Amino acid sequence: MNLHVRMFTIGALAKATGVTTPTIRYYEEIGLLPPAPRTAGGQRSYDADDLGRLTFIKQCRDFGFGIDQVRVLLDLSISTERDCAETRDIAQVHLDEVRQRLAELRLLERRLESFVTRCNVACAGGPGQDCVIFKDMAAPAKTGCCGG
Amino acid sequence: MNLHVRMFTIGALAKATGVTTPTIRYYEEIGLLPPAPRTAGGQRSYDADDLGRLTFIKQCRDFGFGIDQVRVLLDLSISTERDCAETRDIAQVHLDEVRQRLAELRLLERRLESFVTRCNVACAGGPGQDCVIFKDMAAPAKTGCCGG
DNA sequence: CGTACTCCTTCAAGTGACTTGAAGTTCAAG
DNA sequence: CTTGAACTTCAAGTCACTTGAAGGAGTACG
Repeated sequence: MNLHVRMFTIGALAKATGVTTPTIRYYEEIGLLPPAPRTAGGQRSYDADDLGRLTFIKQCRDFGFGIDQVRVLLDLSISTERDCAETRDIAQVHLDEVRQRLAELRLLERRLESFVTRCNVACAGGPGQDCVIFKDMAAPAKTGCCGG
Repeated sequence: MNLHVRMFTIGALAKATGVTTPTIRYYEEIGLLPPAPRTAGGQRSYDADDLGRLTFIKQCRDFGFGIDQVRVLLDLSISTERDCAETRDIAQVHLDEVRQRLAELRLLERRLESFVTRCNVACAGGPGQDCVIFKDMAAPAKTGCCGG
């Protein structure tokens, strides 16, 4: 066994994971990462375990999980006693949210598309005041403005 | 002409537009709405112009435009001199962003879906540690994990 | 006229998940 | 030994509000 475990600086860890250095410090501050041991000069030093943990965190964040969800997932990922179904449930809830958001964005896309197209056709180059976009904006919300 | 223009309280304006009262005060504070005239008792009072302006702002926000974009759109919506094409360009840029976000979310949806499905098939009910979700999370990001 | 009740007022702080900036220290290379 | 990048802490800024506390205004009823 090698006593010289390979250690890296916060900058190296940042490069390896794609998480910025202030964000790594922030994760330590809020307890997502354990307090890093320090070199003689007071700089943080990290090992392979930290790399694994931060990689996991980064993946979760990229999947859109919130910090508190990441906390739970970290616990679950280590536990031998707790049930995998918990993890699946968290992912399922998140998936439902993503689908909800997708539906909203798809509607939004159609509405914006309709604006741009109609502006080009109906009032291109005219004074701002007369733009068709503003006709729609000034009236109270109608949900069915463009076949959504 | 009626000298008694119909005025409403901040609460009535809130109900009419769907914007909460603290948010209306916030909009005044940041200059999206002009400072409202006050009653003898110091309460804000609003008229039909305010209703129109706030309705416009609400619509823009629902379309996902940021506050600074709403500022520009408000200017354009009043201007007789500036070109409608400016408005269309702002909407087009926003539409591009929405489409970008849609693409990301669609990928995310497929990845989450794959997790949930595989977890159900491969490790349902097992210890958290062994869940297939964590196999994916622990390794550095591979973009092509599920045909995305 | 009193009182109960809702709605209004201001101001400060909290939210999420960081980012940015200032001022100073440590480390590796030349 | 000097240069310069990378590190340190702490505070404040970001976005678009939301929440809470403490107190005043407006209105309906008896």
